[in-house]
Amino acid sequence: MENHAQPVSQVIANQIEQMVLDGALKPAQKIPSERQLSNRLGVSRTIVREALHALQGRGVIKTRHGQGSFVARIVPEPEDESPLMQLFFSHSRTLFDLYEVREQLEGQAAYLTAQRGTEEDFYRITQAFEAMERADPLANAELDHAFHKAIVEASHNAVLVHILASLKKLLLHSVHASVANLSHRPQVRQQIDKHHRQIYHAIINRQAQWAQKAAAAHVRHVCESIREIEKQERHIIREAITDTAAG
Amino acid sequence: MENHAQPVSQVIANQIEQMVLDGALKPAQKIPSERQLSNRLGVSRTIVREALHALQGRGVIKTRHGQGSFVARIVPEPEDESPLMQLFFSHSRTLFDLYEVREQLEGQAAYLTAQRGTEEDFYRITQAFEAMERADPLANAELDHAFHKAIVEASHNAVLVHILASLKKLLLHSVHASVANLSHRPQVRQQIDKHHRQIYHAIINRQAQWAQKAAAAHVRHVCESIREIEKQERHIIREAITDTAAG
DNA sequence: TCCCGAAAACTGGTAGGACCAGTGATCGAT
DNA sequence: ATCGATCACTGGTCCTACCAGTTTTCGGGA
Repeated sequence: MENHAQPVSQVIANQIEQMVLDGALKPAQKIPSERQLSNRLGVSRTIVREALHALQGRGVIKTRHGQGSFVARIVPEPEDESPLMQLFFSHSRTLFDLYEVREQLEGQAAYLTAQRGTEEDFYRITQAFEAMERADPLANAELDHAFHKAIVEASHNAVLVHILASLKKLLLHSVHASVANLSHRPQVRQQIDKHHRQIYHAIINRQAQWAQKAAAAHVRHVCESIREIEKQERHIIREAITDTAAG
Repeated sequence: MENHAQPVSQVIANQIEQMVLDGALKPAQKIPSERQLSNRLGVSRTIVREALHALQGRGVIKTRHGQGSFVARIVPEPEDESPLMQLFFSHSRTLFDLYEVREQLEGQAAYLTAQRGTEEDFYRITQAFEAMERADPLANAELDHAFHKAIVEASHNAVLVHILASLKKLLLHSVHASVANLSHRPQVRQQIDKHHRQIYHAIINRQAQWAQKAAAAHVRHVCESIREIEKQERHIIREAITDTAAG
């Protein structure tokens, strides 16, 4: 006995929206193509498209021609090289502000994960962690991201997941934060690895307080390292200029 | 030379929404049928339907099978905040996730303010605090708002200010009723006032850790009070229903 | 004449096929 | 190994047909 009280397209839209709210669909994640959904759900592509348009109207998803549909970000799309972004990051001050906020939220994510993470969550985190440990030498930034992402997503707080995803995207867009630079400095890299191990073990041992502190300390350390590097660069530039002036 | 930068369905949706905002289409007014629009606009009915679904998602129109589509929204609504954020606020399940994040951020704001607040900042905070204390009886939500705002802005972290401003703005719109209710419960109100005093004194004495804990505890308390009220309301409703059934 | 009920003429909802238009990966030639 | 064309994806648009509600119409019976 199918209740045709509301159209199928609305049912589908609500279902998908619920999945986003529950965190089953992560921010910026690609959702199946219209034709795939059409097949799996046993409805026409027309209906799927109408559902997706409704979600688009609600701001839940973002559709790009030729690419697919993606879960929307909680902060409005940065718009490539928008003047706002330029302004935002022209002052490295706001970059550090971002890091300050991130420090707090990463800490909380670690705390919550240590508290409520399931065995499945821990399995995923362990995999990410071990992959990172194995590939240590070149220190792929991807793996670093994956590790933190696994932790955040295990916090079971959809809002936290969305906000941190947005923050990270903002940080990536910033020209300053070339994390690549960090990895090339041995002592910094070593400290980062140590932090990662601390965070990991605190979480799987469900030591929430510890996990929080370790995660916060980690972000703070990264931020301060960047600050340090910037200072050094400024110094080098100044020296170069004075050299030129002297010569 | 039509730029196909954005899909036709979106163009149509925006056009119709604009007409509603301009007042060309009045609330509850019936808009032309899909087939009529299809003919007049020179596009397929499919496209018209997709546009209408988008508008439906935005809450601009309401469609009834066999009757047509009607303008729904009376309030133009600026829509300046992240739509996804609004969604998180509208579902009570994720509302608590939101509070969890806010707890952390308010805590950090208090911490930073206690640490780096200037005398001017403290003056503003003091004014807000004393105004709130004086006007205690009716417990105006505005003053509460102003007090927290003063603290956050004194944190000297632009990102934090921005995020918390967005959160609070949405909070005012969503659980406005609940907040009003909170003030009317003596013991809750008393606890809130106590928290405010703790936060205030910790900040002006530059006890950052304390300020952080007090602010976080404050938000957590508010959140749990709302949770409690919701539970009570559910209980009342259930009783009413069983009463009806019994009668 | 008036009233009722069936039919017709609307309304939106669903289906499936065909094709266009971007995007990205694949693979072949250089 | 590099570059470029091709191909297999993605969403965007159109069409045609049909189903399912709602309203109007209109004809036959009282």
